[in-house]
Amino acid sequence: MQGKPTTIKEIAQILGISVSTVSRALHDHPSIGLTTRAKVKKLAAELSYEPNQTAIFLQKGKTHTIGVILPELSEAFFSVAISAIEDTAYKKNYTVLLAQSHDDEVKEKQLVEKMKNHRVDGLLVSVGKNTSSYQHFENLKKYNIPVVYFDRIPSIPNIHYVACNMEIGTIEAVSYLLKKGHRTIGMINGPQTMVATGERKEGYIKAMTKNRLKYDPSLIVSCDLTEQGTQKALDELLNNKRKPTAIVTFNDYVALFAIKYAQKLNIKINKDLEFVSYANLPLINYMENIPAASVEQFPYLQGQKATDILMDLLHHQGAAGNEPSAFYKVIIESQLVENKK
Amino acid sequence: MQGKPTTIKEIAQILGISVSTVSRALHDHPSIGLTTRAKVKKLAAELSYEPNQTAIFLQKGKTHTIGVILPELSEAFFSVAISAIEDTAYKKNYTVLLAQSHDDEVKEKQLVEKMKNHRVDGLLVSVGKNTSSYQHFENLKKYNIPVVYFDRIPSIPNIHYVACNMEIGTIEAVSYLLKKGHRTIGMINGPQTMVATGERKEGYIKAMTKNRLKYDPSLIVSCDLTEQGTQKALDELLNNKRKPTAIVTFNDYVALFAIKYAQKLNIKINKDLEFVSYANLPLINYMENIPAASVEQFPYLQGQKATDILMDLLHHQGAAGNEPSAFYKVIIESQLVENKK
DNA sequence: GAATGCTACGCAAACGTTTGCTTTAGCTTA
DNA sequence: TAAGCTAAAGCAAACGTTTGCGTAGCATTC
Repeated sequence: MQGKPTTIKEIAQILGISVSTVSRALHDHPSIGLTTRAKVKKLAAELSYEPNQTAIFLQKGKTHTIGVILPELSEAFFSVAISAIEDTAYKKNYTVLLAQSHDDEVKEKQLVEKMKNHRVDGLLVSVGKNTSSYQHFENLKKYNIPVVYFDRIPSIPNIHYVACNMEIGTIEAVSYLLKKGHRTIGMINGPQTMVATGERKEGYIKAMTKNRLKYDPSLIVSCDLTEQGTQKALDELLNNKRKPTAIVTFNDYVALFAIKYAQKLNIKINKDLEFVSYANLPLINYMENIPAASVEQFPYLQGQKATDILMDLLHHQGAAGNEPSAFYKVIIESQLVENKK
Repeated sequence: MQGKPTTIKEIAQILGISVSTVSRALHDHPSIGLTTRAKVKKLAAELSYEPNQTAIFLQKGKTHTIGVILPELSEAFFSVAISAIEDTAYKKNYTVLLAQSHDDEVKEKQLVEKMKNHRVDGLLVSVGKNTSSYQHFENLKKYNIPVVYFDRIPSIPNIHYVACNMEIGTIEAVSYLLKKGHRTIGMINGPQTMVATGERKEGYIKAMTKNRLKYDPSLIVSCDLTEQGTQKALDELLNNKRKPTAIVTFNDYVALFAIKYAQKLNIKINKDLEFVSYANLPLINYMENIPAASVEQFPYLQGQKATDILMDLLHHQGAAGNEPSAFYKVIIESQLVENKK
């Protein structure tokens, strides 16, 4: 009962039949008689036989495993996403091989190699923020390993991805503030390099023009997302000749830094100065002074969709070797949610 | 260049030598001539040969993969722990197979099966809070799959584990409050069923007696860790005939619920009522009113140590089949850290 | 009564490696 | 010159499955 697991071979030997019969019996193959089938199953159960997946993997050339590479496991957004990925993969009987790049391009490349060696059936990727070349991912096409990008997606053609469009959410956010009577709305935006920064800016401008208001560039300041950077950005906005009565911040972290700092300046949150933010982190639930609303980016949904797409790719790529002519490009519209306290 | 990956066989055929020679050449086996070795390596590089791990797994009976089962990936504590596990495993060239139980004992059992079928070399587990039987884990011993438990460990003998001892941290926490002049210290503890609840209580009592103070049982109330439960618990403490001036809460979440509620009651945090808590979540950094100090439980360290132990077990279990006579029982002492704002 | 069909099963190759043992050739040594 | 040695390489089994094909045995058909 201890030591090595039972094999199909042993069952065959004990029963005096061939391995192929045992294999087929266990899979309910029609060409196996009912009595033999029963005998095999009975013995298999007694010996608590478990198929050796590694052998099956080798035989089938499929591992029923998907690789996931993302920047930072301990970040709230990604930990929720990976949770979704695992849940979804589990339902489809896939297993998740996990790795984090720590936003290091070199490590990211090594991880791709490793995933390839492990013969994962497919890959889910959120690229590191410093990654400049995507060749290491593109190489996987040669091996018929489909890649689905999510959230942090590369700006190259012919890829599958699911991402969140910040523009709509931003329009909603700004409109929300306008509806509440604000006329001077500031924005603490992210670094110019990020795609998401541009989307937020566009949304801001569109919301203003849609409401026939003039767009004042001095009301959008960028920030490096650190606590100091946020304070500097807030100072800049508060000293603007048109002092904003509401501020849209790049994400919840920035919002909380700003709120903390504003309180120190004796500003009444959501009275003197109202905040709207992105992400809608769970920590919001535990806090007193929080943004009035957040633009939700649906990490769980993103992870789920990305996994679904990968599954679909895996099951319908029948004819191998040929690049798909169509690509999944799923955009999840961000959405403003009011934060109830 | 596209389609199927290169195999050792193809290399052998092209070079007109045998597969075994190729295999050995690639591994720098001494009995292969320098010229052949060079030729093989050259061609392997040209064809960008990558060993098929699944074949190696089958052959060696080892997968160089460790399974990780934990309750909830999206919880801060576990996401940090898994991050540590991945980092540590990566350094030792192991890969991480990830799964979450959602605190569901049935799913936990299925996951163990799955891990076994995947032939993981070892398993890292933080058990679900509803798990009552540990047989599914113990069964793995038969298959020589070592299990290392961390953080949420079962109370059974003969297991390897790393956990955090709350008692010392609690003594520190209470002592810290005593030193600050508090004499009536309340505690919002967890459910009676949890081991951690007991440890906290013990620590509390020891700290009091050490300081020659009487232990008043009415100052410790238990709570189900929800927001409502926390409010009820706080009410109870505030209505106690000896009204506490400081409170130790079961974890940061409970602390934040309590703080939020206390503020609503117009209590000045850390003035009228001081808080000390456990966990030291990162979200603390973003907040205004936070516990004065927290008992750190070192999730990263726990994950790291657990992985190290598993690695050690994997490399030194030479003689198979025999249960180890010694068990790793690593206790990380929790430690009070003051929260600087 | 021979051809046909079907049922139930076995044989053996294949998946890509690793590795113990054997073989070959060339060389040294007595 | 024959025996012995060594270096270099090949053979084949093994890891545990799956699966195409072959083949018994038996019943059916005309």
